[in-house]
Amino acid sequence: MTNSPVCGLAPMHPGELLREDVLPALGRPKTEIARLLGISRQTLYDILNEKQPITAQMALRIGKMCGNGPNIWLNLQRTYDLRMAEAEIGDKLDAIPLLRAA
Amino acid sequence: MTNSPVCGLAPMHPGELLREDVLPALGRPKTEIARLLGISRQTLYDILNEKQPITAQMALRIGKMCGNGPNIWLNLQRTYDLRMAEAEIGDKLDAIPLLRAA
DNA sequence: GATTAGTGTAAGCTAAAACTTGACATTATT
DNA sequence: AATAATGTCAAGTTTTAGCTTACACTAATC
Repeated sequence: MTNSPVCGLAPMHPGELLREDVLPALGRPKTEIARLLGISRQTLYDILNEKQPITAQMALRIGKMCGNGPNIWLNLQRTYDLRMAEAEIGDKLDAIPLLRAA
Repeated sequence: MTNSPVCGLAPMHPGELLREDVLPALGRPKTEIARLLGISRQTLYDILNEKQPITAQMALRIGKMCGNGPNIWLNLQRTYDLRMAEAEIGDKLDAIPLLRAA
């Protein structure tokens, strides 16, 4: 499975994983986490509140700090993005035809 | 393998695949392709010239048109983004410590 | 051979996104 | 009591994704 969300149903924003599981496990003040990640405290909170996405840069940072690399975070973000994009342009998608090679 | 770039070495921008292989195989005028995708002609050219990324929305559109879904395109884009991000903040990454669970 | 359709690029615009700084009130720690 | 952490708000900056319009050129087509 290329893309395995932790829970099979509604795709989780990566901020949720960070907020609910990862940061608690690390047991350090969020202020310190932000400083160590090299990002602003506000940005960290925005991610935790699911208002900002995990970009490639963020994934590298968090992945480094947690030791599991960027991909888990980017996978979560991807399924989340796809879900959102589909909700936004789903109708326009229907209008796009399937083209066969000439 | 979660992320298999078509060529193992330098990661390819998805625009390259589209320009070199996919569009030629379809054998249709680019103007028509853009119209069918529901995007501006300029945006298509920007993607083909590797100046714009494949977003989730774009991946859905192109994936629909080609019949292989969004993931191939997002995979390519991801490896490309990671490569770029690493080049940009690689040094700052070194400063981020690995935190062990408490 | 004139007109229509496609190619490729450039310029400039808009709207949103991805951050930042700074401030504030509240709650823990020490 | 003083210091540090929490959580949120407001406002600013810079970059990005995508658009429109325009131009010069080449290919099809009537």
